[in-house]
Amino acid sequence: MNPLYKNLSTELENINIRPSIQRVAVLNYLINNFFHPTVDQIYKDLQSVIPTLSKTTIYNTLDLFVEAGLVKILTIEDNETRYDIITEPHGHFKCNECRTIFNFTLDLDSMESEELNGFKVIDKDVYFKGVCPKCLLNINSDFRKE
Amino acid sequence: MNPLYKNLSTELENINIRPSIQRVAVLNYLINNFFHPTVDQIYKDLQSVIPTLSKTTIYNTLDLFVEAGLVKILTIEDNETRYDIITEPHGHFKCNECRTIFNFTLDLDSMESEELNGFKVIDKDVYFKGVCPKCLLNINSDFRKE
DNA sequence: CTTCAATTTAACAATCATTACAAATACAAA
DNA sequence: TTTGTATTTGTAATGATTGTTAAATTGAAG
Repeated sequence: MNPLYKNLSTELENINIRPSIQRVAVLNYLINNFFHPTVDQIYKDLQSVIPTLSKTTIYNTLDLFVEAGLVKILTIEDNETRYDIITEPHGHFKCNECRTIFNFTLDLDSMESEELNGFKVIDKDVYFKGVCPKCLLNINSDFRKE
Repeated sequence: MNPLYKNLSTELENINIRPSIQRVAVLNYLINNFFHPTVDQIYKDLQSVIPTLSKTTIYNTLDLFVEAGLVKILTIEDNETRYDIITEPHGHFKCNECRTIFNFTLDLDSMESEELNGFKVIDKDVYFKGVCPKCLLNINSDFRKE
């Protein structure tokens, strides 16, 4: 077995998730693809690795990972659920043009409000939207052409 | 015509939206219901006012309002789109128990990151999740019963 | 290596929110 | 009133997600 996969296997075993081929593949995919993929992207890309793969399995696996606190659901856009391997807290920026989601570091701990005294805050999400540098260039050059 | 509705009509006319009965009703609903309703909630509540109302109209109207910058889509949860009348910038807290969404004031302008130099930031959203004071009480009393 | 029970996967059907579309209606200008 | 345009409605289509169930796989025990 690929030594990288071996590590992922033990990582899953440590949190009491049986390391099936599918689960290890999804975990490996998430670790190596920082672009916050949708279920469909994961499904399509992993089909070349596991031809019999079912979409339901992706959903089941991701649910399991979310439950275990390994993965976080991003709801930055209303029509597509995206998944994020949990590392340090960070903010997300989504480009309205190319739809890429970028991470950026942000001190979430310092974000507080007196109005939330008495509330138990479990989770904090910061979503920015706009246009990334690459697409800004394209938009400007399109404009020049007109 | 109700003088309140009259005001809403002119407000819509000012931004070049023809003030149909349905549109004014939706706007009125959003202004008087701060709980960030789903399409379904708006639809069900307004049926008593406009019996022939269609859900498509709610969608069309909200799309129009979003386009006009009157309303903002909240994507705090992945399976339900919620709508927010735009006032001053604020954060949102969603209670995982009762699913209510609370506003809280937050200085979004000061939230910046050097990593986003070169990015054009158009929109900022801050979503907190957890348990609201009321539900915290219920959870504690449930615990005592066991 | 076999057997058995439990877990996991895969395929398909069902659901639900949203969108697309066409016909009916309302509205404004002439 | 008539005509043309915008709006609403009802229904059908779409697409992501969930539910169900049987088959496949796994792991443990003998």
